[in-house]
Amino acid sequence: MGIQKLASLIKKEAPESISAVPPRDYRDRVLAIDASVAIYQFNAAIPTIINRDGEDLSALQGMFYRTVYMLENGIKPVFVLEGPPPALKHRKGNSDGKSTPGHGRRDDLEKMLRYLGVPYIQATGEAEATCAALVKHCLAWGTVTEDMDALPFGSTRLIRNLKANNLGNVEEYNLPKLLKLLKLSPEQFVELCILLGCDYSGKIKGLGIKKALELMQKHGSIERILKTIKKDRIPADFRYQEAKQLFLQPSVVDVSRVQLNWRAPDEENLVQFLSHEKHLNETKIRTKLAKLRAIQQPKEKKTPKKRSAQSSLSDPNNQKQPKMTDFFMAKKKSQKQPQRRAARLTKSGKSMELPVP
DNA sequence: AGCGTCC
DNA sequence: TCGTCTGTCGCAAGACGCT
DNA sequence: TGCGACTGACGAC
Repeated sequence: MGIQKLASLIKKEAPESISAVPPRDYRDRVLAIDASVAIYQFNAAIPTIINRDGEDLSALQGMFYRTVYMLENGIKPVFVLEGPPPALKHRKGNSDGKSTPGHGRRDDLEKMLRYLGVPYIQATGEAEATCAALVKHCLAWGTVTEDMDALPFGSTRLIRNLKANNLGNVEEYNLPKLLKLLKLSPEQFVELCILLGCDYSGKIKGLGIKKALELMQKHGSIERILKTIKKDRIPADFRYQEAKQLFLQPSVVDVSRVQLNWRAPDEENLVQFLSHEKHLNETKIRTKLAKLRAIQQPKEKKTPKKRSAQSSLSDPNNQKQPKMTDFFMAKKKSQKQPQRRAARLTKSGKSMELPVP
């Protein structure tokens, strides 16, 4: 869901903020993956794969191949798992009670990621918000998602269309560039997104892409725009201030406690889990892993232990880079409690981090 | 590149 | 009158590997 | 299932 109209607005009004990037350009970069959107994508993709135990393997299989594809390209993915949504969120259909889709799958995904040597983070709220926080704090280069919400959450880069099968380029949305082209402040941009229609608030009918942008550029805030609009056009559930807060100060993981580590895949456990337990074809899994190993082997002699970030030099593609100032900052100092927990988890597989309220 | 299969 | 919003319809959607 | 393209409807100027 998210803000559907935002993508078309950008394509029409500020296409220069989108660039086509070959996946290889993300080599050695950390990308934050919104796991829930990806899982949903795989579940929605029709050919449902059912194993002999009646389990739907579409998402697990899809995530496996896509993740390996990223690793083959030298990308360092970190998966962000969705937390509980804000109370204000309008969801359609989904009443409380039963199926939290992907709940049983979540354990499977976590297990696979651990064996793959890929870190993941349990978000405290919307996954997009935590992805954006990682990017803002330079723990990740960009957010990989189809959900445009990552932009109003403040992810400086949003990467769409990153798929294993895709031989073409991905779409990279650059937030600073976008703001400049639209002539909006970050706050105004969030308000624009609310006008376009988000999950947290009702919407004023009759305001679409063109009008919303024009009004925001002219008046500078929703508050002032509302004065120019007849009251009967404003719906009762137009709670733009609350929505704004949810975008500007969302519940996110404490990034200073995040430690990201990547390790070589544990092939035997992967085969045990994916093939013997979940009944995915063993030959295919092994072939894929062997290919990945062949790619990784000659390159990296040692997996870098800490030091998650990126070398941001070079690259004529993105000459425009917001400040890389606060760079290492965050980590290094989290040595207390997370350490113990991280160590424990690392033993069995991968690193991760868990917040405490 | 197109198309059938994945379980 | 023109431009923009909104509703409806149709299709393709994920990835692999063999041909 | 949801999205993009096409169309009709509606409001702004």
